[in-house]
Amino acid sequence: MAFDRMQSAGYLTNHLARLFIQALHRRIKPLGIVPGQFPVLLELWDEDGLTQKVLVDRLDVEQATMANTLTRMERDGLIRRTRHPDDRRAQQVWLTDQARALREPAIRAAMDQNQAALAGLSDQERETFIRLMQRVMATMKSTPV
Amino acid sequence: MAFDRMQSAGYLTNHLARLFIQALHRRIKPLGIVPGQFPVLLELWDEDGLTQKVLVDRLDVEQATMANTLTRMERDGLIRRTRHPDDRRAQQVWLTDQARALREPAIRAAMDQNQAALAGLSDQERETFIRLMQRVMATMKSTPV
DNA sequence: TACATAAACATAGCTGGCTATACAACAAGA
DNA sequence: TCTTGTTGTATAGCCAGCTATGTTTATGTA
Repeated sequence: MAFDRMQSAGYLTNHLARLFIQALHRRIKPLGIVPGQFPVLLELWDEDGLTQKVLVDRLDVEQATMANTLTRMERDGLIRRTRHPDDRRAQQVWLTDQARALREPAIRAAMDQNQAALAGLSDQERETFIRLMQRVMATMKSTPV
Repeated sequence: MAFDRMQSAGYLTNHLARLFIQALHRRIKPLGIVPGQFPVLLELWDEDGLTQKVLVDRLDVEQATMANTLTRMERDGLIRRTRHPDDRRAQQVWLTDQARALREPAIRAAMDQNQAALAGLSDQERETFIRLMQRVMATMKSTPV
């Protein structure tokens, strides 16, 4: 039974993800942020004061992962956390001025990285690539196991 | 400046990789192996007794990552390590009988998972998807920074 | 109202990436 | 031969994902 890594969607996806993360890491390091914080920042730049629960739901990571990421972001001065006024179990997450100021350069870095990665593809191919990934993702999320 | 995660190649790739790893993890857990061990096993099933250095070169992970993975694999009874006869710095990595026996079911699990993930695509689309990933990977590896 | 269940978050401990650094063995020259 | 640089591994420490479990607060029902 033959199995060629380079023909395996799973292997290629994983390898690609590592390359993306490394490249993004280099680009945003000067801003004082790391790749795992990026999706959280994107959500909060769009709508500040979300709860941890909402972030977990929107970003599709486990609650424990989010809790740890938020702890590091607070340590790094990117967010503050306050008790939710209507539910003392919950917390609201607020960006600091420092984090708000990073929006433009951080998004530019991510866009530049996407651009660089897809530089070898035509516009048509880029769109195909994105759509295929979206469809595979939908399949994997909908499949029960 | 708008940035839509679901249109970002980097975000989609990372998210897809997580879904693949989780799904593969569930499938191979009964075999007593975990996703990070899979590429190492693939190489050794094909050619036993490789050195750590060769594994690092072929699988494109950092040496420290490989060293830790091999330590866990030895702990789990999947490999043994011996000193290389011609170079006492180097080590050769050998599969145990247990690991050799996992070849068929493990490869079947990975193939089944790829199949399931791509179930929503036509044959043509699957091939396109794989080729596009290979090309993006080549671009990212060749780019100096 | 009391109690059981559910929900929001934190924490412990694991895998698997990474960088940086240390160390021992090898190789090549002076 | 000695010295110096290189190579192969190991280790420390970080980030970011995961499962499992604990704790506190809400909620719903007998």
